[in-house]
Amino acid sequence: MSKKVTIYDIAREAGVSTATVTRVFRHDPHVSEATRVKVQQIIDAHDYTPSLSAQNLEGGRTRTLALVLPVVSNLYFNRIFDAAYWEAEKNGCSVRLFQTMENQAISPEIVNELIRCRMDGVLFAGSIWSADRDDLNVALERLGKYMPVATICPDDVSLECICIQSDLVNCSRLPIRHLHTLGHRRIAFLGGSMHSRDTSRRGVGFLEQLRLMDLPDDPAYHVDAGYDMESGERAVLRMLSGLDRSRWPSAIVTFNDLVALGVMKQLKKMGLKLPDDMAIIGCDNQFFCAYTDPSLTSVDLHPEEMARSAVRELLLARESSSRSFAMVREATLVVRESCGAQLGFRKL
Amino acid sequence: MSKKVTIYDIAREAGVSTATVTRVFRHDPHVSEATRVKVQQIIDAHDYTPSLSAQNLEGGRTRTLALVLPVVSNLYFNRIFDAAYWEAEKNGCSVRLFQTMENQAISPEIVNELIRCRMDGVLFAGSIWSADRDDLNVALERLGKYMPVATICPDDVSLECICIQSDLVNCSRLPIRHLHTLGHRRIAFLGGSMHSRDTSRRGVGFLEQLRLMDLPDDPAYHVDAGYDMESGERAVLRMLSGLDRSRWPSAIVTFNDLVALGVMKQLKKMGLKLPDDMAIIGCDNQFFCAYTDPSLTSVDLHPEEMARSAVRELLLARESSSRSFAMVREATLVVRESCGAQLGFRKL
DNA sequence: CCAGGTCGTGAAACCGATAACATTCCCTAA
DNA sequence: TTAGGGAATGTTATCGGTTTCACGACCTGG
Repeated sequence: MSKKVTIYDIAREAGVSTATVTRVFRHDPHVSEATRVKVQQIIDAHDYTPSLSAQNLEGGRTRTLALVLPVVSNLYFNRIFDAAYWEAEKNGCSVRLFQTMENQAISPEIVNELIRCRMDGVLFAGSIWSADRDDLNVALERLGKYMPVATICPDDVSLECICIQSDLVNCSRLPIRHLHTLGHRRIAFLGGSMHSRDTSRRGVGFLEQLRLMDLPDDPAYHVDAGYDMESGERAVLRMLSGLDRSRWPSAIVTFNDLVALGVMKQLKKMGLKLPDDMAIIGCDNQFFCAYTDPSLTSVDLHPEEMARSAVRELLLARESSSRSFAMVREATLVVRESCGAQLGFRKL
Repeated sequence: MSKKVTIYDIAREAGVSTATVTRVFRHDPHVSEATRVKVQQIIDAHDYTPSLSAQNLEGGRTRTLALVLPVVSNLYFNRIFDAAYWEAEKNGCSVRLFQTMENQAISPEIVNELIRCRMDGVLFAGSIWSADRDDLNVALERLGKYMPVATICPDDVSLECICIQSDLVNCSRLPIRHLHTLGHRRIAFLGGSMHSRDTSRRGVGFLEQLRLMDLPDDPAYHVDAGYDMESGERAVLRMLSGLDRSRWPSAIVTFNDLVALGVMKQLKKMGLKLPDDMAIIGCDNQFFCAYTDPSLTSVDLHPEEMARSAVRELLLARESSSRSFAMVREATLVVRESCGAQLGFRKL
């Protein structure tokens, strides 16, 4: 690597002070044309660019937001990251990603790291779903002393931060109502892990909806099914093989589209015709939903919009000192073939 | 935000010099136990963490690698990012992502930004596929003056950097050979855009393989099909409707699994049974391949391994001054239902 | 008894920028 | 003629650390 050229080198060679070099860079009008040209030439000749580290140190900010989530390779978080990235970019900021893996609690190590990096703000997505509420609030409060904090989370209980909530009410209500309209009465929920606040809230919301519509809330219709395809396959097999065929549900709602993918594979393996023998509704409206066979009806929580809102609020919070804030982006249902909507009403 | 506490605050309060505080932090043995304890107490009491910006400035390095790619939400790049992230993490480094979108050339702006950030190394994946070779080498050479450069790219022509090559030879050979073994003779390729070096090389490689095996290399069997599902749908429709049914291929190889998804949807819409009426082989071995109907045979280029190798070599290159390096990770074929392997040999 | 070494610690330079403040120069109006 | 003002530029403190080097205290061996 070649010796790095600094602002001092430029200043010396141009016969001016470093202040003037900075002015040229900043397009400060208080520089004579002659000086500007001369300095610019030296800058160009040396391919000089001011060091970001030095600027950060001097400026006391990094123009970088942290995004903490379990894994980016998960499609849902993927979309959050992408949206946050561009929203930050639009505002001259960058996003630094922290992956916590299966560890869904917010560890002291990661808090330390965030502080060390002097981020301009931090957005938590998913990585706090299973954290103990008290631990979580302690961690958020500590972080809050150093930077604005935002979360994309399922909680309706307000945390001490910018809180962008998933619309879990409609996430349960929309598919059930739609299936009900289509004539379904026995509806099952295959979802997540009961260790996660998100999932358990979804499970609770699901049961509430069933009762609200006077539908059977058989506990056998509510199975712990993880988050991925393999889990979906196993869960649906477990559920159905434990039930007399007469008690089988006529429709299944899943925690997400990956689980739905597994469920569909397993059902086909069992010789069922979809959606005639079983209706399916997933969640997240992933890119592949239009390309499954049958195409998959799915709830869209609009993670991109939540991420963009969170980033905007974080950037705003750098200036103002408003600490707390909450909003919900309403979920929507995207109807495709897997729920049997095309088949019209029917009695089961 | 609370006033930031610096090393000076700690030093003053502990009645020592900043040098000693640093020593305590670094677990330098040349500190008396009494001093160590006293300083550590003050550090803990104030929740002090040294500023990364200051450390970076002083140290002259950032312990951060740049990863430049078109979009992370693309599943292929997604996996590259994830693998690079953990490999860097394992070595005490972080990865900063730069997305170039559709702009596959390497712009001077991004080069400037990389230099400004004083990255410890940069890995290009995909974002350079369509760049003009000369422009590319100029940019890489300029960057090379500041940091080690690596690429994950389809080129067999050695670039002036660490060059991790995709195994495009086998990427063409494996599916064709497999299909040939199964009895297929008329094999089509739906792939990418001819503006990309990667795609055009794959197209060329495909034709070469066909000729090598004495199979018809009808130009009608080679269609520009973009990179996503919609493109796949349209491309296969365009290809088949332009051909008399007697000249239809019996198998289709696609640029990637997304295109394959679109192709399968379109073929089903046309009433074909898969894989009986048409065999399909995709590329990338994405997570959903086992869950399509029929499940999708696919080539795996092992992007994760390539990313990990690239990161390792970049980190190594920080120390040594070895500039150029090349390696290939051999591609493999993952056989599932869509190619009809289960159906045994047949004559078409 | 003293040269020489080790240990713990502090002073100060340095990393590469920015920005507040100071200075110089020149022009204009009283 | 000169005070005053503005434009162009320089001086210097500062951001928050790390590191080199020097120094004093204490110990040890000749």
